[in-house]
This record gives sequence, C-alpha cells and structure tokens, in this order.
Amino acid sequence: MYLIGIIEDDVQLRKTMENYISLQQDLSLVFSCNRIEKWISIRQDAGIIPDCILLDIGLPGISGLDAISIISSYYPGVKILVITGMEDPLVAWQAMMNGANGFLLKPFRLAEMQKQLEILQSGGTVLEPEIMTGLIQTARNRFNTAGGIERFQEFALTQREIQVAELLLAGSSYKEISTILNVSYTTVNEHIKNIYKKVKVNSKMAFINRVSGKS
Amino acid sequence: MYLIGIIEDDVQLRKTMENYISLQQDLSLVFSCNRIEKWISIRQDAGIIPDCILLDIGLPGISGLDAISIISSYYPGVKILVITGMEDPLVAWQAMMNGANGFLLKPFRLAEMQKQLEILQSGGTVLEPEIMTGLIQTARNRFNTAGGIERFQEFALTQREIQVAELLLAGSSYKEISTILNVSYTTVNEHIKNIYKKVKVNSKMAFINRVSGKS
DNA sequence: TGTCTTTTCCCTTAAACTAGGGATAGAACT
DNA sequence: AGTTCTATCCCTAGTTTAAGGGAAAAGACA
Repeated sequence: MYLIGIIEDDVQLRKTMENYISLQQDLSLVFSCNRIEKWISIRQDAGIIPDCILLDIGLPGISGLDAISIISSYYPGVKILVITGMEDPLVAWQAMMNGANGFLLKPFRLAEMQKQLEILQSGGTVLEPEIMTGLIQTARNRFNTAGGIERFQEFALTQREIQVAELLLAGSSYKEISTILNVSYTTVNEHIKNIYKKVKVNSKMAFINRVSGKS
Repeated sequence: MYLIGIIEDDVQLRKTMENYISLQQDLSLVFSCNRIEKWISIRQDAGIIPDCILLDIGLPGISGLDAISIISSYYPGVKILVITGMEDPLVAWQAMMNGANGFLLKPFRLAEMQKQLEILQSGGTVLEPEIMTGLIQTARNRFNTAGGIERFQEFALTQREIQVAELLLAGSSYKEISTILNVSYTTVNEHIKNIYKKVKVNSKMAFINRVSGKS
C-alpha cells in the first residue's frame, strides 16, 4: 500500500486526484489540503507520514520551492511529485535540487500521475523529455561556470545590477552598498527592486537560493 | 533522414547495430569504427558529420569520457548516445556533463536503441530511471553546500537550534519557522538569538556566509 | 536541594528589507 | 521627435530581522 498526500490549491483538481486515488487498490490517501502550512499543522496531530506527496508549487503562502526543501529536510524518505503549470528549466532545476523526485505538467492525465507514482514507488526517477533536456542544460551551465560573473547572465542584469547583486550576496546591507558604490540608499533599493523583478523573486533569501542553487 | 555514426570496439555488437541501422528507412549510417581516434582521422577526409554518434565508453585508447568532450566540443550539435556496461552514477554524471545525451545499458535491445534515437531526434532526453536517480543524487551532492546536520557540529547547537538553523537557511522567515515547528514567533526569535551568539554573527547574511563558506 | 541546560513564552525598540508610487537625465536606437 | 534603456533620486508604508529586557517549566546532575 502506497500512502499519498496531496497539497493542491485548485479545488477541482484536488477533488479529481482524491477521487482517483481512493479508487486505486494499492494507493491510500492519508491527507489532502490546499496549503503546505495546513499539512504542517495536521502532521503534528496525526503523525501520519505519506510515502509520496503530490505538491503544487504554484500555491500561495510558503513558496513551492521552499516547501520542497522543508518537506525533504524533515522527511528525507518522502517522495515529492511536483505539480506545476510552467515549464521553467530553472524552476525544475531548483525543485530537483531541493529534493523533488518528479514532475507533472498541468494539465496532465490521471494515468500519467499513476505512472509517475509507480516509478517513484520502485525508487526510480522519470522526467518528461523536455524537462529533462532543460535540466541537463541547466546542470551543464552551473557545472561549467560555477560562480563567475556570468552567473547572472541568464537573468540579463545590467552592469550596475550585477555589481549590486554581488555586493548583496557578499553580505552587504543596502546602506553599505550605497556607500561602496557612492550612490544613495534609494538607488540601491531601486536596483534591487529591478533585480528581483528580473530574477522573479521577492526576498533576499529567495534570491540567494535562486542564484546559488542550494537546499 | 537521421545520420548515425558508430564508435564501438565490440565487433559483434557493432555489426549488429550497423545491420539494424541500414535496415531502417529513416536512419543512415555515415561511419562505423572501433576507436575514437579512427573517427577523428576519418572525419578529416570525408567531412561527414553525423546527427548522432553511438559511442561505447568502455573502449580502449582515449577514455570514453574524454571522447565525449572531444566530440561535443568539435561538433556541439552532434548528439551522443553513450553505450556502457556499467551503471556508475559518477560516470553517468561525468558523461552527461561532458555532453552526452543519453545512455544505452549493455545488453540492450535494438528497439531500445531506436527509441533513444527517436527521442534524440526530437530534441528530448530520456534516461533509465536508475541512471536518472543516480544522476540527480550526484547533482545534489555536487551543488548542495555540504548539507549535513553535522555542518553545525562545530558550533555545538542544540537539536532545536539545528532545526531552526536549517529552516532559516532554507529561506523560511521567522513566522514560517514558527508555523512549521508549531511554536510561537518569539521562541523562534529566541533560538535565533542563541544561534547567532554561538556562531558569533549578528545577521542572517553573516550566518549564511559562516556556515556555507566552510566545511 | 540547588544549579545548569533546554525549551518555551512575552514585551519593546531599532534597524533593515520589500515594494508601491513618481521623477529626471543621458544614451541609443527608429 | 519619440521611444526605450540605464541610472539616479525621493517619499511612504508595511514587513522582517536583530537584540535588549525578563520569565517559567522540565530534565539532568552533583
């Protein structure tokens, strides 16, 4: 019997998956909620740990990528099958590095879901060819450059933005950066706003995790 | 028409593959030899560049992994389908990073080979579940900052403090950590105060740099 | 019993960060 | 001449972090 948990905010999709799983002989639904935070509180009471979690990373609250980190650091044995609408290679890479074990690209057929679950159950990993290609490409880029100035190239930052980003990552505060670059605090703030927009994050931690690929 | 090249030292296997490819309507064999060095000299005369090379990395002479580098740096567009008897995750990782696009584990069926060729032709990448799992694991090891629990050992953090430190480094805010650990915000604040005292830092950035800069 | 450690909780203040709005000026390209 | 990009600046509001104070329960240990 394979124990499944669902974290998905789309009610329709969640119900559909719940239904499907409850109809399968070898699958058992142990929880189903719309937010990672919900599961975190549930788990403390019930103490039920699934074998696999179907996790939508487009959901509100804690970022999906962080959710993966949290789940996999707490329960290293739990397989995480990520449900996502976008096919961003960078997101896929981050997700896999954070501990994801597979992807379901929305919209997907329930048969696909079952197939992925079977593969995970047997300990394997299978990804869609397109995701796989992007993943390998990202890995090659990271592996071969690994922390030069080109590390921001993929985000098309301007020269000034790269300077700011480097200082920020080095641990400088906005105020320190403004002193170093001899500009005002608000200018630094402005550059960082633009950097975050380009890199698609909304906090320093998310930025760090995005550019350095950690857990 | 998909142009194929073969570099394989096992005569029997090579003949088998040659035969199979010549029977396929949409495949065309442009060369077949037993060593990478042979192809290097052939290519200078003939100038024929295949779309895909079937490369045995267990062959003598130039190491198989180097052969991949050589081929992919000379002809970046050429797909490399690696034929190998062993299933070493590290070798698989090196091969992929050097530019390989897929694997055929010996012994394999010709139908598998054709399937791989089709996938490569369409630009995708598909790996065996076992190889895939090993590859992802290797990638995580390489890219995750020395991430064990023992990474905080030198600072003599308590169990709870380690939990908090990990979540903090994973990008969680104090509030999120409090939700996850099911304690109050002030408790998280308290733990972090103590962590910073032990680690002798006074900001999150300094903490990140301290624990990821070493070990 | 008294002390120490760990874990939990509260209040408060200051600093730092995030993000929205709007603005000006030079360079470059159409 | 108009648009777009880059870089600079300001104001404001809300959130998050950092660090000081104090307190209390549970367990280990001498």
